[in-house]
Parts: sequence; C-alpha cells; structure tokens
Amino acid sequence: MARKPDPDKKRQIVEAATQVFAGKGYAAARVIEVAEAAGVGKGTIYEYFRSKEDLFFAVFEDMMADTDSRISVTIATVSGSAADRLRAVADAVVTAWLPKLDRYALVMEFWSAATVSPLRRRFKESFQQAYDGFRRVITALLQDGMATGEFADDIDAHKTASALIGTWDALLLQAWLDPDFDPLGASRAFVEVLLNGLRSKKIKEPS
Amino acid sequence: MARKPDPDKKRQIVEAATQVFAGKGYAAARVIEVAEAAGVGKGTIYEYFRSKEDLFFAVFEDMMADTDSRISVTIATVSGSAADRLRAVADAVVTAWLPKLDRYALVMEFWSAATVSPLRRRFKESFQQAYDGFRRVITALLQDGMATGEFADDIDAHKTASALIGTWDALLLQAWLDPDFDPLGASRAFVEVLLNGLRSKKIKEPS
Amino acid sequence: MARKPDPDKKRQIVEAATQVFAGKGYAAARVIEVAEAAGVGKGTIYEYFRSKEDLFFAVFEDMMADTDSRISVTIATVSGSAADRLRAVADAVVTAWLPKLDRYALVMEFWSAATVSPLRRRFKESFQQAYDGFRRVITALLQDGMATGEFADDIDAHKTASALIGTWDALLLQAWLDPDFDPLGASRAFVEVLLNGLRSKKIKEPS
Amino acid sequence: MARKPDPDKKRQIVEAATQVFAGKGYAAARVIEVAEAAGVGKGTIYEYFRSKEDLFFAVFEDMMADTDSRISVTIATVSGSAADRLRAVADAVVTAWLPKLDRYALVMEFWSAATVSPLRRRFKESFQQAYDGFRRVITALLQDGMATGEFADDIDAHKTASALIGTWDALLLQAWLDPDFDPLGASRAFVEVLLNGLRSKKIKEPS
DNA sequence: CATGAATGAGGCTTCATTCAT
DNA sequence: GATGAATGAAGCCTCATTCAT
Repeated sequence: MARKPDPDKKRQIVEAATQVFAGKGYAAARVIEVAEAAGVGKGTIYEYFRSKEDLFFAVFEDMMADTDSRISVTIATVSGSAADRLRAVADAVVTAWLPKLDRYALVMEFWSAATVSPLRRRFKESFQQAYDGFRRVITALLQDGMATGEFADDIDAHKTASALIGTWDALLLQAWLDPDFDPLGASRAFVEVLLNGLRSKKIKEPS
Repeated sequence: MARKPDPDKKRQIVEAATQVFAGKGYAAARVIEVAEAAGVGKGTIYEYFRSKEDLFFAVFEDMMADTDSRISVTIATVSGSAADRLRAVADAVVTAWLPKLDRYALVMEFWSAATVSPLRRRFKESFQQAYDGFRRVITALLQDGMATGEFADDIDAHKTASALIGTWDALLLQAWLDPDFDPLGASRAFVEVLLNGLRSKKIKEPS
Repeated sequence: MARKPDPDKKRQIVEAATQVFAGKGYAAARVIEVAEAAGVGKGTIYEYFRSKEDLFFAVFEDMMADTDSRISVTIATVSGSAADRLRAVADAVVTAWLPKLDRYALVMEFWSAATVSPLRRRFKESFQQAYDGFRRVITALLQDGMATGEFADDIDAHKTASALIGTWDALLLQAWLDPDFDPLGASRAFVEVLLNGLRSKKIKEPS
Repeated sequence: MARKPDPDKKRQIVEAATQVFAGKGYAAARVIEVAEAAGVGKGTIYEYFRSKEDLFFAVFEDMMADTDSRISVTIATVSGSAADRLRAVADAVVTAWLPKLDRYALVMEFWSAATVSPLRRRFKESFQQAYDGFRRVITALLQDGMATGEFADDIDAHKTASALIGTWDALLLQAWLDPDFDPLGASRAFVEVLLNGLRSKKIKEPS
C-alpha cells in the first residue's frame, strides 16, 4: 500500500499541540492526546520532535512568529499622524489576539516554562526579543511624534513604550479571565487618555 | 500530651514552598524538596495540606493576601491630591513587588494553574477578586479626581483603571525578564504622561 | 487533674477494633479509626498492643473464645435423644452467629490473614483447633446415637461431622451475602433430612 | 506497524496474578511481583488492567468462570438416577478444586475483598450469581428426584441445596487448612447419608 | 516512514509507628 | 500512662520514550 507522504504533518502536529497545550496546559497535556488530535500515531510525534518539550518550544515559536508578523504588517501598512498610527497598532494588537484568547493560556504556559525548563533560556530570550522588538517599534513611533512636534518633547519614549506594551498584555489577560471584559474598549479609552497626555506641553517631572 | 503543636509550622512550610515553587516551578518542584526546605519530614507536609496542589494554593493565597494588605495600607495612609495618591499607589505596587521579583515566576505559575488544575475555579476566582478589588480602588481614586475637578470629567474611570493595573503587572514582568529594566522609572514616567492626559479637558472620543 | 485509671481499656480497644475490622476489613482499617472508635489516643493502642497485627490477633482470639464458650454451654445444657441434641446444637450455632453476622466478615478477614501474615501459623492453628474441637463434639454426639442404636451403625461419624460443620459455616456465609437468606430454616430442613438419613439402617456404600 | 499485540498477554498476566495473590494474599502482593511473574514490565500490567484491584477482579472472574464451566460440563454429561447424578456432581465439585487447593486461599481473599473493596458490589454480586446458579442446578436435580418418586416429596429442595453447596465449600476449606483431611471421602460419606435421608418417605417437620 | 505495545523511572501519597511532652 | 505531631518507608500508578514490526 503506497503511503501518501504528508509534508504538512509537522505543521499538523504543531497545530494539534497548540490546541491541546492551550486547553490543558503543558504539564497536564499528554503526548498521546496531541497525537490523537493530530490524527497520527504516538510514535510519529517523535519522528518530528525530539521530545515533548521540543514540541512545546515549536508551538511557542510558531505563536511568536504569528503574532510578530501581524504587528509588522500593521505597522508597515498604516500611515498618518503618530496618534493615528498608535491607535491602529493598539487595535491591531488587541484584535489580533482576541479571536484566539483561548490560546492566551499558552502564553502563561510559556512564561511558566521559562522558569523551569532547560529551555528556560531559549524561552526567556525569545520573549525578550519579542518584547524588545515590539518596544522598539512603539518607541520609534513615539519618537516620531516627538520629532514632528505632535507629542511633547520631554517624554521618555522608551519607558512609555514599555508600559504601553505591558498594558495591552494585561488587558488581554483580563479578557481571558473575564469573558465580559472588553479589552478593545479599555484599550481605546486608555490610548486616548494617553495620547492626550502625550500631546500636552507640560509634563510634571516625576519626583 | 503529645508533642506541642507548632503554630508556625504551617507558615514555615508555606514559606519553604514559596521558595521552591518560585525557583523551579510547580510542576518541577518535588514535595520532598519543600519538606527539606522547611526542615520537616515529607509526611509532615501532608499533616497540614491535603495535597501538593493544596499547598500550592496556600502559597498563592498567602501571596495575594500579602500584596493586598500592602496596597490597602498605602491607600489608607496617603492623602493629598488624586494625582499624588495615584503616584503613591503606583510606587507602592511596584516597590512592594520589586524585592521579591524572584517570586514573580510564581504568578506565572498561578496563571498556568488557573488554566489547568482542578483548582482552576478557585484560582480564577481569587485572581478576579484581587483584580476587581484593586480596580475598584483605582477607579474610586480616578472618580474622586473627577469629582473634585482635578481630572477631566469625560474619562472612563473603570476602563482606565483596568488598563493601569495591567500596566504595572506587565512592567514587573518585564523587570523579571530583564534585570536591567527599571520598572519603577517606567511606571513613574508613564504615570506622569497619564496624569497629564487625565487632567486635560478635551479628550478625543475613540472612533 | 487525676486520670481515672481504666483497667478495661484493653477490652475497650479490642471491641472497637472488632467493630472497625468487621466494617472495613483489616487492610482498609486504620489504626486511628480504631483509636477513635475506642475513644482513646492513637498512641494508647501501642501501650496495649505491639502492632496493628497484634491487635488483629487479639480480636481473633476474643472471637474464637466467645464462639467456643457458647457452643460448649449448649452442649453441656441440652439432654435428650441424640437427634434432639443435634437439633439443639444446630440451632445454637446458627443463632449464636446470626445477631453478629456483620462480624462474619471478620472470619473472612481471619482466613485471609492466615494466608498472608507472619501470624499465619498462629491463625491456622487456632482455626484448626476450633474446628477440631467442634468436630470432636459433633462426632461424639453421632457416635453416641450410634451406640444407643438411634443412628445406623455404619456411619462414618467423623466425616459426617466434618461435613455438617462445614454446612453451618457455609449457611452463615450465604446469610451474610444475602440478607434475605434464612440460614436457620435451611439448617433445620437440612438437619431433618440428615437425621432421617442417619436413622435408616441401610446406607449404600460410596462407590 | 507496532509490535504485534499479543492476545495471550492478558491471560498470562491473570495467571501470574493468580499465583502471586494466592501465595501472598492480595494486600501483601506487589504489582511488580505480578509483573515479574508474568515476565512483563510493571507498566504493561496497566495496559491491560486499570488498577491492581481491577486485576484482582479479573483473577476472580477467571476462577469463577473456570469452576462454573467444569460443573456445567459435569451436569450436562451425567445421566442416570437423581442419586447418581448428585454423586457425580459432588465428586466433580470436589475434584475440580482439589488439584488447586493452593488457590483456595484466593477464595478467602475474594470474600475479604467483597467486604472491603470499592469492588465489593461486583464481588458480592458475582458470588451470589455463582451461588444462585449452582443452587438452581442442585435444586432442579433434587426436584427431579422428587418428581420421579426417587426422593420423598416433602423435601425443601431449595434449602437443602443451599446447605449442600455450602458443605462442599467448607470441606474444601478444611482440606486447605489440614493437608491430611480427605474432602472427597467426607463428601461421599455425607452424600450417602443425605441420599438416604432424601429417599425416606417420612421426614419429621422441623419444630 | 508510521505505529502503538511495552517499558520503568520517579512522583505523590498513605499510614503504622515513634517519642517528646 | 496517655497523647497526637512527626516521620519516612514503601506502594500504586502515570506517562514520556523506545523500538519491533
């Protein structure tokens, strides 16, 4: 019987693993469950991944790449005032994640794994990289606004960007916890307050 | 009469567990390690906690209570303008956590557990409760400022509060990831921008 | 506070243990449960018994002695024809056990322990002794009937006695299994058939 | 394709378990001992049985089925007078068990388990079923004899059957306890007395 | 390449027993 | 004597991984 070679099998497994890990968490997830979800035999997993942990990392990288690309696309596409671009990015981040809030649990899992696993370094680095990349984008955006006079010139762009990124992170977390929470609304309201603050000329120095 | 019951033993175990769980993560931590860290026998753990998971939840509650009480104290103590009180709260939150950033990993563990464990409901509820409590405090603070005319009257206090809380959360996370990151500085810079935005009369409506 | 010395405490513990072992079986019973049932501290058990197994054996001996004395009393009391005495013994055995069928489980436990425990020899010997004693009594009774001409003279009294004892054993077992089963009725009906057989002159030799 | 599933492995494990449980008792037996006796890994046991207890129940059912089938075969095979058939059944029961008296301990274990284990319902039901089935057979045999006039017509067939079954049970028990005891002889002698009693016309009513 | 039967290291937990009070 | 807090040996079971087919 000729076996149809399936070059997508790896992807198939990663996707199944994403579902399973998101649903039950890494520790509680069983390799056999991933295999079943992927519609392959248990042994097949090990044809493509050295170990469960390796598979986990593959899921992680897949997710990071996915998120990353969405943001990049948004940044590249939008034009207009710095404020408008910030609004667009904010909306892009939140809406990119909203439909897959169920996978948000995975992010927690990744953090958690970053504490524990021999992979911790890889995870942490990847996370930092992602954060740094994103922060750079936001920082640049803010500095752009400052350069054009749209924003006040005494803003610490880097720190503000850091905080802002964290805000989105946390809004999504709250949405995951509470299905009634409206992260997009909160994000928008918050961004407006922020933009307002950014535009003002006088910023009181932190004591 | 039997050996005198030691009322500190439970606390002693919780503290040891906090260390161990923070260091290696819940899944990787071994009950015997906790026992050794606490200087008790393995069986003793089970005199005080029904299971490893139960112990984990105790660690969680201990941390929540700890954080909660610090914030409450700050709120009760500080007086002055709404802005000053917000600054004080921000500093309190960040500085309360900074010295135990090493335990921040635990928060990740908790999130993770909230997804996975049979305790998930208890975790989620506790989390939401803590978040709600804190959000209520910040919301009240903002509304206070609006009532006195210190802040603009067209702010969505609740949403802003949600976002702000998340911001602190995430700043600490970044600090945990990157020892060079300065969460207090970022928090302060961000709060100033925010306060500036809050004080302005005209806030553009989100589209 | 003067402690009232309780010389019956040992008995108290044996009785509690009887209840607990009968209810849950030896293996499933916990020493603490016996202690609680006896209204003493866990450590107190070890003041009177070397180990859980030792306590178990004490329960066993207590039961054997109890049963033994009841039968002996019956035998000594009843007079009349051999048939009537057999009827009386049959009724005595069954009715002695009926009210404590709940403890019948204990007999099973004892058998079971006889297989396993380091005490196996003691158990087996005690059992055999009890069986032998009882068998001797029944054998004598049958031989008595044969001597007086009441029973046929070609009966194997010893073997018949063995079987008869086993019958009662097993009837009680069935009663324990099935609360609707009437061991007394079955015993009586069976004894009559048997007596009828015993009285007849012609017994066909087993092939 | 994976290693070819071995349809005998389950049987192999049940047989090993029968040996081990009979030898040391259920509680004292270790799963690893069964595994070693079966020549498989510890984990393999759990491929075929949910738990140690489950395995125990499988051993039980195996034994019951085995006994059952031997009796059934005997019943179906033998013809002749009711008395002859009863003799044949008696011999069949005793000789079926004699060669595996070493496993008789298991029956004790089963009774014990029926008291204790979460499986108690299943055990008890199975026991009762086996007893009921066997009793039905013997009852029918007695009634047959009554119908043909071979036995007296005032016999309580059901009760007599109950007692008779118990007798065999208990004879085997005595044989297990005492290697010198001759259960087949006792059974035969007893059956003859009994048959003699059954054949007589006048049976005194139990008071 | 794919599979899933087999494995065994290692975890959590129980509970009889000890011994300080 | 009495107690019950503390202990740790030991068992059942899970599940990632291997490898014969």
